[in-house]
Amino acid sequence: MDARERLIESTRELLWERGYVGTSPKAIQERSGAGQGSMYHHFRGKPDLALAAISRSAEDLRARAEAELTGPGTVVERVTAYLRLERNALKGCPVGRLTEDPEVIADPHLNRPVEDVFGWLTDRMAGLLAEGRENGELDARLDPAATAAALVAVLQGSYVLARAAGSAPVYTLAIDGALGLLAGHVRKPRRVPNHSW
Amino acid sequence: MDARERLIESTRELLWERGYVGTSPKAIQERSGAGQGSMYHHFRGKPDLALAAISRSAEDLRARAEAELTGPGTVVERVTAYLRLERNALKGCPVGRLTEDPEVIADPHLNRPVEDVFGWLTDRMAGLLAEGRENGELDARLDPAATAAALVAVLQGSYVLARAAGSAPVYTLAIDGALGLLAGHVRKPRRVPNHSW
DNA sequence: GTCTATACCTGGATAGAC
DNA sequence: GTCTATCCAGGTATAGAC
Repeated sequence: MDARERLIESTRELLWERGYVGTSPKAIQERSGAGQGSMYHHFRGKPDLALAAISRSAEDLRARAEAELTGPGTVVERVTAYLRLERNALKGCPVGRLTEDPEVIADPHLNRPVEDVFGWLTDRMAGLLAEGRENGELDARLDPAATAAALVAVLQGSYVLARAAGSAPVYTLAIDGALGLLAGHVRKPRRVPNHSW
Repeated sequence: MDARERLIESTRELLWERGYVGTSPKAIQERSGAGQGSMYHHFRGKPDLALAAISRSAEDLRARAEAELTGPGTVVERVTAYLRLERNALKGCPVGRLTEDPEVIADPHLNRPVEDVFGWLTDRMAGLLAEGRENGELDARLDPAATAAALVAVLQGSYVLARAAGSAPVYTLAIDGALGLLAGHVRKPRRVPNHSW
């Protein structure tokens, strides 16, 4: 891995652990093993490097979500799979975390990937729920957009509760609660056509 | 308001806006109108002052929640009232925000009020949901503890989505989604005895 | 109780040598 | 591409005068 790459990855870790304000160029240099000169050769400064790191983390989130939400299974199965994805509850969400960073939110460039990926995720989930409603899998009274927002919010809020409690199981408990709420709106456990012939 | 009081209130505001790492003693002094000497007379330093501010914000949160969750109305009405409480979606939660602050989470003294208030809130909500289950208002299959955790998580996560989008309505949308999910588990719109004779 | 002076460290960045 | 030297502002705190 070359210096540029190590700088981005180290910045991603530090942004995850300490946020934008809490991350100094010096800390990035130490973690990446790159020197002062190297860092300012590859990037114009802290915001520039942070943008590269944030963009990559957002893209990661998008790709992982897409992998679970596309593919086989009923709508509820896919949503469940995504909500239950293995996550490090106590570390929090590397992207959601950035919304608490005043300097990120205030800078349109830095905030852009954050805004985009959560917008995409909510829409993607809403589309999936709408699909479930149309095929009769889900209660017709369920509003896809609102429900999708609620489910994504649970994901983000569960990190908050787990971190406050210093307890990873709290994360899982909240996710289970959300799935329990969703379960009440499942109409028929729709069979998916089996294409393995 | 005396200097000590102004220092605490200014610190609360700054912690809300910028978090612990992002808040400097100098900024606190400027906002409160108190000088360097005054601040270090009343408090041993930044952590000491922050503890006073955090404790007060946590107590505030507790009191506002208790006010909505106690009182008249069915369980669902009370939960709904609390979820729909007027909140400044774009500013985020003054307490939940602190869970993203590494220095707060790492310091047991600073984290204590945060941990306690979210623990209390989740338990309080769980007790209420259990009450609703017992009196037949809510579906018996709903797990009170998990559902409570999910509802509190939605509250916290909705801030994240709203801040990411720079849009307060996103907050409301997610809350509506959660209430919609809960609605599917309401059995009978239980009449509450009217004591106004 | 509050003020001013002082101290030392870190944050974020530039300049020029290699 | 990377290194070292250097810079200035700000963060956090102490000391002692008033």
